[in-house]
Amino acid sequence: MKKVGLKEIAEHVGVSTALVSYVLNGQAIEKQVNKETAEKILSAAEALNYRPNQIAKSLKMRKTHTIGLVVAEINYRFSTGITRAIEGEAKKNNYTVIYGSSNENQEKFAELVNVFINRQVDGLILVPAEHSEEQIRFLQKAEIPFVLVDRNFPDIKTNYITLDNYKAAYKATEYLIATHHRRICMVNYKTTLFNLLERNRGYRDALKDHKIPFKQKWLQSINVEDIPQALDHVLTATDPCDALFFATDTLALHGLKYLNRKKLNVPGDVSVLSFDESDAFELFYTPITHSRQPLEEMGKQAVNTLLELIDHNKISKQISLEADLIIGKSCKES
Amino acid sequence: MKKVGLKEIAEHVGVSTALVSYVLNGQAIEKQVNKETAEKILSAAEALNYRPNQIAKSLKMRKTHTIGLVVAEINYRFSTGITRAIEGEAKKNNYTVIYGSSNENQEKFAELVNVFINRQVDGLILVPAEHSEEQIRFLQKAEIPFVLVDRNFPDIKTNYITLDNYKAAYKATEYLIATHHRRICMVNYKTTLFNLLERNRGYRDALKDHKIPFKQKWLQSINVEDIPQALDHVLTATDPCDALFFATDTLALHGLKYLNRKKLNVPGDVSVLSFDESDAFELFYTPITHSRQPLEEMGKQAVNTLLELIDHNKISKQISLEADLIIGKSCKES
DNA sequence: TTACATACTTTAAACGATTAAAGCAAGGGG
DNA sequence: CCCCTTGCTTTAATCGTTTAAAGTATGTAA
Repeated sequence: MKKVGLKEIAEHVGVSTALVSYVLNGQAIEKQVNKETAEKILSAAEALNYRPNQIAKSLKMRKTHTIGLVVAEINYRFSTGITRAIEGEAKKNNYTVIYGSSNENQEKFAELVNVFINRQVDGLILVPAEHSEEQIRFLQKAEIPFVLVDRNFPDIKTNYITLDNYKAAYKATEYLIATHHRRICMVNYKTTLFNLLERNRGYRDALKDHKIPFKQKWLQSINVEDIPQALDHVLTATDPCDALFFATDTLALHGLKYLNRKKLNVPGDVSVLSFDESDAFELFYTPITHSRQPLEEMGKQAVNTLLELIDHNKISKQISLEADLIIGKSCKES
Repeated sequence: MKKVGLKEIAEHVGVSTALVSYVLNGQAIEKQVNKETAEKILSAAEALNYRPNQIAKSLKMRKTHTIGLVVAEINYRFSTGITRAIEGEAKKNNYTVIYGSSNENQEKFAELVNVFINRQVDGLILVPAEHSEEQIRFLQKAEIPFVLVDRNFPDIKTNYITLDNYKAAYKATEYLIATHHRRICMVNYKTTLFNLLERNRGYRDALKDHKIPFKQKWLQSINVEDIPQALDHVLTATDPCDALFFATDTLALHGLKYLNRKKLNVPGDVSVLSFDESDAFELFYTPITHSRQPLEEMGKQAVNTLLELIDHNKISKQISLEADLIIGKSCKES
């Protein structure tokens, strides 16, 4: 089956490609194309099973109707959730999403961004990897439309959609305090990422505002493989923690696995609160109380902000969304 | 920052775009370009931060270096696994993957395939939705390179990579029999999909070969929301089943949730065996014995088969891979 | 009869790359 | 002095679209 393009249709009907293009783009009336001719063209296109070559169209129009999305790590629940939301919203607006995962690696992040730019995406939605400030600055200088999601760099002024991490963590901590926990441990990554550090700040401020003196060892800033030592440290002390606040679902997952292994009961032996929900929580014996990010909303806002940026240029949006605290049964309510 | 193309470099150096193109494509020697000129071109490209316009290149070369991937449902573990594998292998070969999910809907499947074709993907990797035979036949007639993964239609001769579902189910059932289970229930979707039906066939043949008379009610062909009734039916009978063989991880997940709700212990009250592993199994109190598909291998084979098809045309490959039975602790070994 | 509007349709130049083919200058052989 | 190489560079067509601008034919008014 040979390719059929405008030319083939034009020959078949006996007109020029221009006319075919007009008709097929719905400009038949505007361009005053003879009705019969228009009909002939339409039915020829149908009969020959014409498929416009989007590549040629993109080249001419300098518009690919494609968004590049870079997430931090495809395995995160956050990533699949936000991807889904973004794809849905993009599709509504007739955009395709091509995406890749940086695996939290700054170089891979830069590489993906470059690949997308070469493919002439109309804009980018990015969950930036740690230390990718330089790449972001480059995008600004190059005037490439982009919006950050989930993470932003406080000292670079960009468009972004994030969670109000401070508030979410504050509220979560407050909930633990209200349910009579007094020795609350926060388990977070050892990181420089602003959004994660904001969670620590929310946690600490909540303690402070409720007059609970903070102990340094309650704030565990670790890598995921160090969960066992960290939990041992805070759970077997003379004054063991009565609640574990995990700053991400991945940390919580590993934490819960460790608790299972140690046969520690949740919430009997220790209360657990998580940020976000992992699929894996579904079969844990107790529903995990967690702070839920509005992924749908984030994705929607991200796409819409980006499209505004692409179409009308030069807008500035910094959006903070609020998390919902979903009450499960993983915190003792005594 | 205005766009820099071949033209800008050419002007900057004072040569024609042809020369620039040659040098930038590593044909400097072949085309006997003056060494100094070549160097000037290269450094100009660097200095101006030249990025080739892949769209223009694709149009000219009639090659996009893009693969279209359609999965059945983004939420399946199988889908994320195979996507990951395919992306990895594609990247190794300098291909980009654009993908979409049909959500098991035949029309959405066809639509996605069309979008990809319009975008001039070089080939397709497809997990076909139920009843999409027509679309597959169309692709064959149009001579568009594609390979099916996971699912194939026995009466259409295509290239495909699947699991040997019959054998996997046979072996799994045999394991249950070997561990002294005699009333084994198979829970599968109500479907016409060949690969899923093969699992039933494997199950039944294993029973037959071990002289266990099959009872109709042991084979539950249902929709996922009917799990509760189905399990009630087979577990509360006068002669309740001693093992549940779930044909997919999704079914198993819902089954386990139901067992949790009913406070039925695994494997104390009933043994459980699953096809594939859901992330959610991680926090179940007992590791689930399951048949594991070699996703990495499938993805790799799919990409390589497709690339052969794209490059050398006209090959025919039907590949069946074997599953591994991963022994957990969800089957009583008495 | 001329002029001009109306109703269509075609021409041809883009978009940014690739690449066969042609062009040009210098040097060597006869 | 003419012709042919060799070494290097440019010209121009092409990929499949879009779209201003120009073209043509017919009808109508002055």
